Amino acid sequence: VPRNRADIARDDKVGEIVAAARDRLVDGGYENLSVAGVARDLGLAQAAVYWYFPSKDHLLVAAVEGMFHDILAAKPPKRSTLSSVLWFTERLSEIADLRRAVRERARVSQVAAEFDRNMADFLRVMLMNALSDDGVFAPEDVADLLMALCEGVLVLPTTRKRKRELIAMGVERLVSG
Amino acid sequence: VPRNRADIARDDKVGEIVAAARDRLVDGGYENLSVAGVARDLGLAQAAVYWYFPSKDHLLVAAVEGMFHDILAAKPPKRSTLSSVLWFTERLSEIADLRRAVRERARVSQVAAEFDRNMADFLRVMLMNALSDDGVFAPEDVADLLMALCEGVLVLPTTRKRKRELIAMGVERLVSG
DNA sequence: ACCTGAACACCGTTCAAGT
DNA sequence: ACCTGAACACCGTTCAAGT
Repeated sequence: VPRNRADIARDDKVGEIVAAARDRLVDGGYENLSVAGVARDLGLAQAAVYWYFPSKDHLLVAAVEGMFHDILAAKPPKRSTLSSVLWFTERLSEIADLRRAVRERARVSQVAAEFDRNMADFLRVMLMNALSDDGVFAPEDVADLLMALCEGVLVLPTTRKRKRELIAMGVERLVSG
Repeated sequence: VPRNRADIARDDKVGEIVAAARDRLVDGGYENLSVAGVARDLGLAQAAVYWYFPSKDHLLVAAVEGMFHDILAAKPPKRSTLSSVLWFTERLSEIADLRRAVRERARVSQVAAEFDRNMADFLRVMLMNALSDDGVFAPEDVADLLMALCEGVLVLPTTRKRKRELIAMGVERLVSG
């Protein structure tokens, strides 16, 4: 929460940098994100970025965090349980590449590791809420199984149509009355 | 298949380079793999590696391919269907990090993308064979669902014990008579 | 407090030149 | 055929120095 003009100006600058980072992630993914590149885009010296972000990983996390919340801001059209899970999987697939990059960095980076866990926890809560909105009592077991189903299907080398089929079959078998 | 002495010598050299790359992957993962580092380990000039591998991605694929086959060479102890799937998931988790790295590179690299698909196809066949050895008739749907279950559970931020529980419940619900 | 310039220690890849 | 040396164009990070 910014208190004075200095803090507000700082947040603006942080916002600019994160926006530039997001632009680079949107076209080109993680391997297109570089501190040097972001600085270039903003007409800054390379070292200037480090005044606001202590490392490239901190910048990565900030950028992905923004995209993550934007993507999941919309509410599911809650009709059937199946449609909720399909919607959820669709959102998941939009950020799958960036989540993979974050997880890759999590092997080495503290911030990335923590953010990776936070994303997973958040997604789990989202899925459970979607289910309870559908009137489905979802114990933790079912929630975890559905979560695994969504994540796992995304990773398979198949068509989107086939993935939807698998989700449908999985939901039918995993969600008991 | 080597034909003459020159080809054999070449394969030996390729083997040395791949072995050095594997060593680096084993401790440190993908971010510890560098063409420069491998060359240093072998006392070669950096450019020498490029006589055998046209790019870092080709070297990565060769190294991971070796580890992949070594890990999956052992046969499952085939008792129950559940134990087969648990065994399969255990193997999967051993190469999960490297598969993630390969998939990350697949976004840009031709060889990495092709190898990533080959791994997935191979794993799918392995799982189906394990199931049929157990006397379980596994139609493609069940195989894909189990595959997704294994991959998805690996990605969840839980303990190994909990993962095994989820696999057990998933197998019970997904494998119908 | 914010930013620059320059350096450091790395990369992947290419290429002329050697044997 | 195989390898070296050197270059090119990049990195992430640090730090003294400026305002």
